[in-house]
Amino acid sequence: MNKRVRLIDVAEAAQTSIKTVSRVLNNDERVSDETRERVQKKMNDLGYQVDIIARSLRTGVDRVIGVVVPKIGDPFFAELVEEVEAVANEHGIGVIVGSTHGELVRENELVQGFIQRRVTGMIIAPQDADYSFLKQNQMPTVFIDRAPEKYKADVVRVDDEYGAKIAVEHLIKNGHTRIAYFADNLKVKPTALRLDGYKAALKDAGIKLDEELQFLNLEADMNLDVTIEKALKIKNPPTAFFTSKAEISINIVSTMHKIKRTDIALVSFDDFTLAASIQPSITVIDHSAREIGRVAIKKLFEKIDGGDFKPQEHIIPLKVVPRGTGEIKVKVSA
Amino acid sequence: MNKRVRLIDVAEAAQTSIKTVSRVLNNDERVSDETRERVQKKMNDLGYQVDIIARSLRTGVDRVIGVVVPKIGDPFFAELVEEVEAVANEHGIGVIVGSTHGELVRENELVQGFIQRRVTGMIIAPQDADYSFLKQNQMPTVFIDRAPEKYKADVVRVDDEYGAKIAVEHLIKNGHTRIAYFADNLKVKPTALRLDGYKAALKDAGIKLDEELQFLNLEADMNLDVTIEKALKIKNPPTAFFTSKAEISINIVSTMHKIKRTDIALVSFDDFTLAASIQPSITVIDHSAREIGRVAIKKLFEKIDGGDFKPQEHIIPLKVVPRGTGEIKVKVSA
DNA sequence: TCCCATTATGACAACGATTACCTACCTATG
DNA sequence: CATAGGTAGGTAATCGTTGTCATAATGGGA
Repeated sequence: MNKRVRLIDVAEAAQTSIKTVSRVLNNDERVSDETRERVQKKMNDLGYQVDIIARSLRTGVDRVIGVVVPKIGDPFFAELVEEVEAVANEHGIGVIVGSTHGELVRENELVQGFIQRRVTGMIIAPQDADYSFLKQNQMPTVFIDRAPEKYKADVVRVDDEYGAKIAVEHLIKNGHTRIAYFADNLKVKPTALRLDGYKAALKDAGIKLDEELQFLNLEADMNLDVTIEKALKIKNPPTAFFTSKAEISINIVSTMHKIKRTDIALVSFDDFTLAASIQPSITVIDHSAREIGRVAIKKLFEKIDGGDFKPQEHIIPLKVVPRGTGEIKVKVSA
Repeated sequence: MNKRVRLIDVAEAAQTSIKTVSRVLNNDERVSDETRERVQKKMNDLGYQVDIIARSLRTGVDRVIGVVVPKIGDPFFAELVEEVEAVANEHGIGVIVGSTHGELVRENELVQGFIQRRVTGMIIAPQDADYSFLKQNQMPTVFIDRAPEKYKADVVRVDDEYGAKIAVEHLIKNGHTRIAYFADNLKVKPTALRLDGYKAALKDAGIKLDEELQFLNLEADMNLDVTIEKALKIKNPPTAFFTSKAEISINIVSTMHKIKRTDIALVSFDDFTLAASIQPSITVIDHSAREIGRVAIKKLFEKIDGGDFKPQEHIIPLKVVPRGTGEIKVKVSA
């Protein structure tokens, strides 16, 4: 294929040195207007393009930030990445993404790979708690969603326990006392915290905890028909559902519509497309991916060009977005 | 910060040459087991990690593929990227993404940036038609969604016209003759093709085209209340809607639920979450992001390691996924 | 015994940019 | 007139790895 045009090629053409061309490229003052113009013309003529890799090697950093998420196809993380990318772009920095799919090995590989690449910084939604392999201050890093253990770092997250608590309180306020909780994998810290919030709300209201109402460790893509059927068949059945995340909520909405049980109140931890539009519409705890992304990338840039700050935790405030399913046993017709 | 461990550091520790260490690193046969073991031990002890940038400079390629999409936050592209990433990952290759947000300048910057970075390959969903700036065969590239003009390249896309045609035919088969079309920006090629398909289906069925039923160049995030109201108020109102893409469909579903008009049939070009679950559920033309992604990355790797094939067009087959709203004026209760 | 082939290893250049340092040259000032 | 200081530009080292080519040691066959 066509050979690359290098600085030296431009230098020869412009009858000057490689260094002067480099100066022009980097907008160094120390070049006379005349020379600058001549060099620039030649650059255009030859179609010169910097070699980013060579530059990165010399300068010691690759102008890219590495983002690690469980699943880029998940709209939550996709939006988060979009926000990160938008801000990074303003700084002339690219974004390289990797999905762990919940595999710890993969997560480690990704992070190691970013280090090997000398990325400018990292944003990580960790599954794995143990980040002790990362040397403190080795690389500007911001964690999202949950903090790693054994490593001091900036974290941007929502207050999961509080969010779950106000969600359940919302239901209690609307007269519900039999509230079932549908959660994904409890090994994931935020999910565990949400369960705590659920319990706390019930306890505060003096409602006795009923293990029969807790459906834990569900898979997001699992068929919940049987689970839900079971839930609705217990002696004193629930009048409201609380779900730990969007995928589960969607799954449940789907099933409920199928079995024509739209009389159950539902509050979802995440918001999701159409949650507001469907009948009955779903009350959610607003959990903005974009805001988390925005704060995370902002913090990351502070670390990158501001030097080292001491690690902080940033809690994104949560609130209930009430939407019609708060009230008890309202039969809504579509 | 801590100095990086280099090949030469390992070489010194293992009392051998830098080249031998490099051989061990790259699993070169030409190293005695004894030496290999000694070197490997030192690598571990010192915590050696390759410098990917230096390697890329030397080898001439960065083991990363560049993906350009209009909007990574769009679930369609997010899923596509997830699929691409999964396959790339198997090859030990990373994914760097950029969103154009419909800006041609940004699109060009992204592509140029990837070239400057010597990426292994590119997957591009182009907005801009003119890719003449790319030298033929300069870089393994696969286009998705639409072909660029002035550049011969592999393209993976769906047959937009055909998809729209079968969508409308589905409605016609179910007795509809007044079918409104809601479309996004017609300057985008696929959208224009879908309009062609809509027209073709009506023509084939001998139904006269009515401009009053065409609502074109809508913005995805626009409030469609007024538009829909207008649509339903014309003298001979539509009994069915056909939409050009998921965002618009979602928007419409939202409005229809709000105004309690669930008697209108709706067929959507894209599938979307909950399309199957809501009442009435929405018939869609299946347009799998994942499949497009999978085919695109597969083709890309064929180009990368297979050498140069002549550019081909890959059309992903489309089909109607019928879901309850085909029949005319069925009032569905939730 | 000698020579060629094979194996294990090493020295050195190259990839394309930036950085540290050096050299002219010109001007201003005592 | 001599010297200091500023300006424009150049030379060579460097970043960490891999490719080319050379070399030493070993073994087998003639």
